[in-house]
Amino acid sequence: MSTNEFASRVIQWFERNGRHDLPWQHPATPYRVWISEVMLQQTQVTTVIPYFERFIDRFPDVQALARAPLDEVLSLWAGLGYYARARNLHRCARVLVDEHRGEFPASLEAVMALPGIGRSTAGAILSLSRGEPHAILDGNVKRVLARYFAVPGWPGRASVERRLWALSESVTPSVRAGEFNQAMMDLGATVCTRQPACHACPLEPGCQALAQGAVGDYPGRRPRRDKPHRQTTMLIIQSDRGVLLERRPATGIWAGLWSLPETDDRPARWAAKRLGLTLEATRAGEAIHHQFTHFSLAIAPVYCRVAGAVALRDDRHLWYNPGVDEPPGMPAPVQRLLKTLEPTP
DNA sequence: AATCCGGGGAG
DNA sequence: CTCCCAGGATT
Repeated sequence: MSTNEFASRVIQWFERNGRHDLPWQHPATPYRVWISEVMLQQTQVTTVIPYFERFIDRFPDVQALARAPLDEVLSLWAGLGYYARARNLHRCARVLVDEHRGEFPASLEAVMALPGIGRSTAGAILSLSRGEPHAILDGNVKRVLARYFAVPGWPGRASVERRLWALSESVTPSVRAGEFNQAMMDLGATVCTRQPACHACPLEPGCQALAQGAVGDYPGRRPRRDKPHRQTTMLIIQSDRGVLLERRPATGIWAGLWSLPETDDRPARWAAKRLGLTLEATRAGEAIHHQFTHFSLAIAPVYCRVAGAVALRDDRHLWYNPGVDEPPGMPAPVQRLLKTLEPTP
């Protein structure tokens, strides 16, 4: 099957069977495509859609995003994970406004130079919004290409990824590249899935993995490793003003988000030493478990109470009253822990 | 080149 | 439970 036929088949399939009603397709401006692409990095479409709607509603254009405080961006991002994406998004908006008149640059290289935008995202922005002929290589495209060309090995390995990039460039047409790229992603998301519907695939005739009877072997799996278990204690300290939150460091897990204080010390000692607060009562709660890609975390909550409306002078801490205050950006397990709390009168 | 970064959905 | 997902930055 020639390259031209490869693209023709994929685009023809797309016209009848592709997704044409995703929120970022109407209109598919560079700004909206950019936001959607970043949200879709390691997050699935159905999860992203409500986040995208809220985000665009609050930040309709790059100027609005650039003007906003980072904390507000993070709060709209909370729950999506990979919070460096939100920081980069915010930084990138400011670079675009300050150095590019609020517009995306014309060249692939210049777009790739922006914070949080790599080769695939840059190619997606320029092709999906402007129809420019750049290849992409996301998880869907990797799967389609690895199967069609029977590329062995785990795509996380540099040598395998290089091959896939070369193949993606070789099949990407110089006209209608935006439709082609959207079509490849749709094909990977709806047909060339873990249990693929090969009978419905426009590439069935030339697919090498299918010819081998080994579609399930492609792409190669990530090498296995065992997940370590970690454990921590979080303090749920309640006063008349609400629950005490602590801002996490700017780097590492949950960077910059508002979380619960963690300590291995006794809660009363920690509160006295760190905040000058006197705890009246403490009670251990039932642990919850949170799964990361590389480890699992058991969180043991300790419920504490302090008297009165206690002032905090430290800007790394705040009182948060669930159901009353606007929620700041909090990690998912913290949101889960606080969901059961009643608003403080 | 390998590792890190969150969370949810599917099987 | 395991695996995977519209990746990029960092080391």
